[in-house]
Amino acid sequence: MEKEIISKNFIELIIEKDLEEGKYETIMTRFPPEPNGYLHIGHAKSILLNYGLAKKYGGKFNLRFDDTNPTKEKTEFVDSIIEDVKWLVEDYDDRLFFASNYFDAMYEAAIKLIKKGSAYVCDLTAEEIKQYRGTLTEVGKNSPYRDRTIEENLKLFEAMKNGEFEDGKKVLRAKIDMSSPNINMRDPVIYRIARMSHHNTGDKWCIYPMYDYAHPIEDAIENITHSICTLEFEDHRPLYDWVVRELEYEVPPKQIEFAKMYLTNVITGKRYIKKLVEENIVDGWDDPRLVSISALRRRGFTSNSIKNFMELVGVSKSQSSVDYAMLEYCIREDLKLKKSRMMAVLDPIKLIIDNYPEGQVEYVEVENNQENEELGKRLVPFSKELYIEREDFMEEPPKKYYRLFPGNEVRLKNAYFVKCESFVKDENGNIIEVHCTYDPETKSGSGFNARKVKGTIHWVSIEHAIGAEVRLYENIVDEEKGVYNEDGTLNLNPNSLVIKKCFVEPALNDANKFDSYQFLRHGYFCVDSKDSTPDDLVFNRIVSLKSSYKN
RNA sequence: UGGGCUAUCGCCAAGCGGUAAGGCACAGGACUUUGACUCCUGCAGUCGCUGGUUCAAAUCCAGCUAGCCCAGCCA
Repeated sequence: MEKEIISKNFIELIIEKDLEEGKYETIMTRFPPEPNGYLHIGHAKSILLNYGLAKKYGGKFNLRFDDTNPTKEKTEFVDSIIEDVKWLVEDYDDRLFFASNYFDAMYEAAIKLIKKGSAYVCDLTAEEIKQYRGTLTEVGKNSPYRDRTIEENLKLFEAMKNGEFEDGKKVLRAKIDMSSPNINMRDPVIYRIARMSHHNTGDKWCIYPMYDYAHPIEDAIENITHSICTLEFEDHRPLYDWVVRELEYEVPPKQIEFAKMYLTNVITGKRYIKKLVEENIVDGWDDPRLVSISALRRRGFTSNSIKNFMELVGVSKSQSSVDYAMLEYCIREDLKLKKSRMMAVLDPIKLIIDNYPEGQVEYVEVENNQENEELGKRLVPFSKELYIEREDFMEEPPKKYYRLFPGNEVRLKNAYFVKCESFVKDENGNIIEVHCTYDPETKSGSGFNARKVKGTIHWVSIEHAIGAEVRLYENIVDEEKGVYNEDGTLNLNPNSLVIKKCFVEPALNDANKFDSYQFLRHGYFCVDSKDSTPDDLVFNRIVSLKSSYKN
């Protein structure tokens, strides 16, 4: 797919200006997740943005776990995050870091702040700190502990580290300005006492640094030049800059904010996804109806399609909600020329070719993808009794219907013209068999052009077909009624997953796991990487084709 | 007058004082061994609103309006 990105985004402009002015030598970016859940499509934007920037400007990209709050963090999540980042960034070169490895440096930095008189130990309770902080419209007031001596602060902070105080009894605060209109600057807490076991450092520490203090230090230690985060941190930038300045880093990292990406009609809220998982409405965090990275991967999205999607979406500072159709476009576009086009009948009825010899089998040669010869050819068995799609036959066709109906002739894809002669109904009036005759002269590739047909349909030989299961995914929420009900609950779509038995070409019996195909007129399908076994093929629909047939 | 940010087509998004790129979606047409794909064509007299500066404003200035974010010892 040719993507012509004619314009640069605002972050690229900033970086180029910084480079021109000689502010930085090598560009360093990072993706700093807290390991407290699974990554979703929104994180993918941040990963790909940061990685893409580093790559574009010859710099480096770090994956750094921002693991400063052990209560929410688990190694299960760090493992899944690493897996997802590696999948998304194919040449990710293992630059893996943990904020928790910098706890010593952060502690030393705190001592430096105390010595400069820029931080103090405060004995106020959490509730009191909140009251002293003031409100959005009223300034705060100074803590009575604000003017402790440096010596006292040093002694107290060390005692905090040594576990001499109970959890929550004391905090270390930055001494900034209690009357700042920016609440983040009203002497923010930078260290807290909390006895919790850390997945990396175990019980070594009983004091843990807060995000606003830790993050700029992490960036500075890793020589991050551009620390890219989302819009809600704009108000924190003055504090970020304060920390960097007070600690006197010679090459200060710079925080840049961009707008989070939202996708229409999908659930990205952890609270909601958790509920769906817990109530077994979906089958885990990687259920293909979700937009977690692992779900998209299992569903059959390629990392390349997600990359292209992010380039298409762009980067800006205005809150936006991207149409899901754009993601679908990207995966269609990515697979179109790369994957074989196979025949699968999802809703079968029998088609019997009355004048075709009983017991005869012909192997017809088929191009795997007519638009890409490199994909080669395969042989598909053809015989007297076939399955065709129920919707490809109509007893009484509407206008402009040019598939099969009594008296009409169509092409069986890659095989012969067949003419419908009759059909059989069961006692309930349902059509169970269609009978036709074929014209041997019309075989595909024979060059026959004495007459033309308007319609071509796909088929599969009953004797040779493989039974498989297909899962057709729709949105998990009801788009028509809106995602959320008035009471805040999700408006679930009862038909978000439809499971069907279908028949596929025998070639698909050899389907490799993770592989995907275009099923003619049904869209793109992926062999389910989780549920499929060689004896039991399960296909997930990635995206359906557009259909402009209207009746 | 708490502070910060945002506002260009249904959805993204360029534009950075010289007369509204592009993509998705949508609509029409051509082509077709699937109605897909491909290819054409159409789709903002106007840039949240109101004033001002200018020969010239989406772009500069002023005032307004709307939306989002902030009062964790979360990130």
